[in-house]
Amino acid sequence: MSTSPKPLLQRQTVTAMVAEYIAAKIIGGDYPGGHQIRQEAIAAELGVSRIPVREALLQLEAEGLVVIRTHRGAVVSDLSADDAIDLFDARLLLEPFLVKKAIARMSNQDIANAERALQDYEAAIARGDPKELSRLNWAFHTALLEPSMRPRSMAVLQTLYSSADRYLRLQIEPLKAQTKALQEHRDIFEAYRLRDAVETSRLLKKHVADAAEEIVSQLKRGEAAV
Amino acid sequence: MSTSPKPLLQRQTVTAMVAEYIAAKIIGGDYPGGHQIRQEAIAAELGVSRIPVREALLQLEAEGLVVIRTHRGAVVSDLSADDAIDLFDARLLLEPFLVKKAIARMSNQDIANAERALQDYEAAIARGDPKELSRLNWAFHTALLEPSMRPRSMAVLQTLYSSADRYLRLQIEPLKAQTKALQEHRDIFEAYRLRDAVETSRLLKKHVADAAEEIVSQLKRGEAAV
DNA sequence: GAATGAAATATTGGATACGATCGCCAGATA
DNA sequence: TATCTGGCGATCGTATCCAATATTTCATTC
Repeated sequence: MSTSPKPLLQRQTVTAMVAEYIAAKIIGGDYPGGHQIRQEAIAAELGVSRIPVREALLQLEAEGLVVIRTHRGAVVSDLSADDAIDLFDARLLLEPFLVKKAIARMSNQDIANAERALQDYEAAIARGDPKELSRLNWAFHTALLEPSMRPRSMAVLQTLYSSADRYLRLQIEPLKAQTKALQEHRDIFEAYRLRDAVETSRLLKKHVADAAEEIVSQLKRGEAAV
Repeated sequence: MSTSPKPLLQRQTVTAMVAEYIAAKIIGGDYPGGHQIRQEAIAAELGVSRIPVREALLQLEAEGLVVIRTHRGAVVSDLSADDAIDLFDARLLLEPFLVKKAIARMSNQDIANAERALQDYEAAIARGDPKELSRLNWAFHTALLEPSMRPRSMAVLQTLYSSADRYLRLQIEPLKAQTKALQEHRDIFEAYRLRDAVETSRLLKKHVADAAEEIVSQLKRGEAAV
């Protein structure tokens, strides 16, 4: 999952491309919470028919980025502090649990994979493309959890992360937060490498909780301002 | 969610009906794990076009009941002991957590709702329709969690439950298990009514864990037999 | 002037038709 | 004989067209 085989000639389905397009718009903030997504408009914009747009929206609904109501179309789901708390609490339960399971069964190869993911993330900070940074950040997290062999839980985490990604953009941008996150990633990996399940889990939990707290307080300020 | 408003004139979309149809087939065991679902076949069977079938399959994929691979169609996801462990572990993390949150903010109305759900479940045992029983069992669980006001976590639990429903049928059928489950439900509700968060959480966890253990051991016997 | 109800418009849901891709197997080739 | 290539059939992915539903507009009534 983290290190996909990367087919040289990558042939995507139109539906997948549309889904990526819309997701990027939402995560990037171009479509704010509450924004109505008109199938026709997207279809015309991208020069495709409405069918792949509809199917893309269905996928995005599963990821929690939009809400679809019958005959009323898709609306970008709102971005509230309560919502963020909801998402992050669930993540805080699952991720530390999974990393313990992962450490219990991981091989040296898995450690190497995580290390590579960490290095990729590190290298990307210098370039500073937020989209890429978010992707590599998550790649590191999944690399840690991958050996747990829990595809269902991982899928759940994936959707939680997709929804939370919009929030993370608030927090991942400031340089100070980036260097803090990097240091935490390094600490987590160090404990991981030593197969210290308890410590890794603890650090990971704190890492996620800190980010969550930062984001929630930022959102609450925003909501109060409105 | 638990006590849906039950619209008098119930107008469903074709996609939703198809999704229900396929889900019932899967949960009921008519489509076993690994079974290929042909869009055309379903469409012909129900007298609809392939479009709603496709969209139904997309939803079922989000619920984890099927896996879709590009140009290769949908396959009913396998039913393994590992998979069940994966699903139930995630549930065991989320559900006790949510019930604590629920108790912290619930009203007397919420307690009444849970009590009604318990009574409905109780009444259904006599009739013994497994599909109805499964539905009401879950309705009771969601009634307990509803006051937590955590829609995202609830949605996750919903998908976990949908996937696990197939397994639960193994365990929910025997009469002995039913009476045990009912007693546990009563105990849970009693602690819930008294707003004893710790005890409710503990009982709920044990309730789910017992069911999980039963199912996993049954699956392992099955796998060993093959 | 506000509320109600009915046509008009916009938007989504679904059906049919066509094009793209995959898996299999016969036949060619080494 | 074993392997590779190319074609065939089956199945999925997408476009175009039609139907059903929701929303808006506007006339009508109290």
